[in-house]
Amino acid sequence: MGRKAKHDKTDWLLAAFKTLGEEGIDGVKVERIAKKLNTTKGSFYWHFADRPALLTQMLEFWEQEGTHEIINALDDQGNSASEKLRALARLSTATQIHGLDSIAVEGALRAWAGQEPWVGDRIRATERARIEYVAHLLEQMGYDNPSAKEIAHQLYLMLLGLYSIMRHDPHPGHSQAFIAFADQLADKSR
Amino acid sequence: MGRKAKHDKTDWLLAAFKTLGEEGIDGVKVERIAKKLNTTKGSFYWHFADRPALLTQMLEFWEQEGTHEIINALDDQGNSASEKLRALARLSTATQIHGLDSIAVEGALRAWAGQEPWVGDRIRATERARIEYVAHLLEQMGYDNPSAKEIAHQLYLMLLGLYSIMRHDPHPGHSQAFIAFADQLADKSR
DNA sequence: AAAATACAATACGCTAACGTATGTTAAATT
DNA sequence: AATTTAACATACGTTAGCGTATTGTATTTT
Repeated sequence: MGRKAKHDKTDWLLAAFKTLGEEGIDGVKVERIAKKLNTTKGSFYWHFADRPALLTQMLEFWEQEGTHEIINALDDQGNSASEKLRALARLSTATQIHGLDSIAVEGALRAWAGQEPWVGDRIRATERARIEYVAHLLEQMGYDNPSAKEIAHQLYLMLLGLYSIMRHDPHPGHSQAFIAFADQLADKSR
Repeated sequence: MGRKAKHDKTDWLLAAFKTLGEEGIDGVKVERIAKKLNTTKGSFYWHFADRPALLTQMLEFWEQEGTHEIINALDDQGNSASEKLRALARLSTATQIHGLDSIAVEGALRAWAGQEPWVGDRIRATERARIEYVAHLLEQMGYDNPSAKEIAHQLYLMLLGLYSIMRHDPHPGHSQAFIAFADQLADKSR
């Protein structure tokens, strides 16, 4: 009861994410994305109420697909905590979600969070959960609290730094340093 | 041969940096900064050719005042390498340059670098120099290369992560984790 | 086949920001 | 005192992007 759609919501969301990764949140303009999709604003305003609606739904999309997918993937395989940590370090620096470069997206997301408070508020929650998860892993590996919490913080800060720098300096040495740090932690606990 | 100036270049640069830290590079609009300074575009276009000129000069300003000031400050005092490292960690998380919150500025600068390639290119050079400097410190402290280089990378990534997260989550625990890491490195070499 | 529905294109008005051109004023110079 | 000039103000034209309203077209459904 209509015609075959050229695009659906997800198309718009993914195109928006691709642009976000490449150009930051300021590239995410309705008409520019429309051009990338070979269509017009007319389509956009069919699928979304307005630009804020797109931005909000991007965050919702990322919160689900981004974080939980990885954590679930790790928990499903019956690995030891230290094996999970190793895998986590590699996944978080190389994963592609729906064909998107996750490093670029995560980096641009933080940059965005720094500009608009409501974005920062949402991301903060996810961030805390991620740090908690790593702290938990470390405890299972024998690190005692509070040191587990501190190390989890350090590891996560390094990851964020990686997201930040890789956008303008995609040097493999950066990721390697991060992975080496995670591996060292895993080694120490056998 | 003129009248007394309400504002000079530096006023504009500092106001631009303040805005950069608070709102990101997108807040740095000519007319908006003019309002903050209680003046008009007329003044701006007297001191600068155009907006790109302002942005370029911001980077030049930061490259000089930002990095070299800190390194010189550390080198001038005749401290040991490990003392320098401790001081560096504290300075880089608390310094105010000309009354600006350096964490916010550095964070926004990286975000900006991720959006505009020419900015990334410039920042990359400074970034490499900083990492080199830390690696050097670590070598003086007895860490042998390549491990010194890797640790320097890790430390710097953590700092960038700190810049990134502190803009939307100004939790002191973040800085503490970073400082603790630096202090541990210093402890190990006595 | 007609009508309804789903989706897209086009045209319009509005605002923020850029940059230019020109007007205005206070201090320095003569 | 008159003039020049450094510094700012104001008015204007232009563009990009938002959002609305209207119109267009391919499928389904009846």
